[in-house]
Amino acid sequence: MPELPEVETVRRGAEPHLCGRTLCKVELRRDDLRWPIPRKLVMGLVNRRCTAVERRSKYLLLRFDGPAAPAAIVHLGMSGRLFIDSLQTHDVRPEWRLHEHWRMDFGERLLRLVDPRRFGALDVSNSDALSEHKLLRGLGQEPLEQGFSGGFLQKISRQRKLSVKSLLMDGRLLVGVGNIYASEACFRASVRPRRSAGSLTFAECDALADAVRAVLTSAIAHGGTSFRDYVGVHEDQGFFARELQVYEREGEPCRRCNARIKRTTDGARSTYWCAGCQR
DNA sequence: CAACCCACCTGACTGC
DNA sequence: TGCAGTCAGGTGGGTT
Repeated sequence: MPELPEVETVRRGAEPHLCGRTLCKVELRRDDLRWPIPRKLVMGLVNRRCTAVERRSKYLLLRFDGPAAPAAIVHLGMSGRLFIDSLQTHDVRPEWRLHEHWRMDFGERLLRLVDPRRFGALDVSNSDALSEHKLLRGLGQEPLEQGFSGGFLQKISRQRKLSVKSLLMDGRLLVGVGNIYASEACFRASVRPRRSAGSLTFAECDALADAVRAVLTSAIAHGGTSFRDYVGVHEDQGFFARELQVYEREGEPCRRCNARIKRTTDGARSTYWCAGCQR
């Protein structure tokens, strides 16, 4: 799935198409993705104008005007993709794709969700309850906003025995960093991903914060990482895959020290790192 | 609490 | 060609 850079890429792609347009029809082909979809609340968005497309962590928030200013909360899970078709209001709508689960019709734009594995989510919340929504409440620091720094990482890592990679991926502490970018950030900071978080020096925390910011910023600038099934809203590819230093490069030479990249697994998830230049 | 581990689901790929 | 096994970008919930 999309990690922060992919979701942000989708957000930037969707915003100019949806903002200011009125939702004229919603179709749900099933009543649940990872969780039940509140059909009546979703239908309640019809005839309202989209006022903003925002992102919090890996969630997209489609804001609407009108009473209580509701927002659709969209998560893409592991395999979710959003597409936007441009068409005329009177045009016949396209056939449903395989694994297309819902679409929001904005007249001249059609927003479609395709998610084969159905780990994604769709919910609706009023704006004054949004920050306390079950899925959003308790989310950690945004890595590209004020407050993220070496000092922050230092603070959350003290006395912690979990691995540095697990720390970076714990959404209650820090959001947006998933399995790809956690490995990539550790590589950039020259820190072994399996080190205990509590063992990080202040200098390493600083380097790691810089690395997280840099890798996410660069990935956004490249339109995200797409290999396998992720693409942006217009099926345009992201080009960060070729910038990856360790992810899915097991056995290949490190671009910094030429040692072979290693892969280890924690649970069912792979971690990639270089024993030659990460300490 | 903290730190694991698993399930949820489909599809792509590998090796026999 | 077919089939079984493995793995994939997330994350809430259960167990230790």
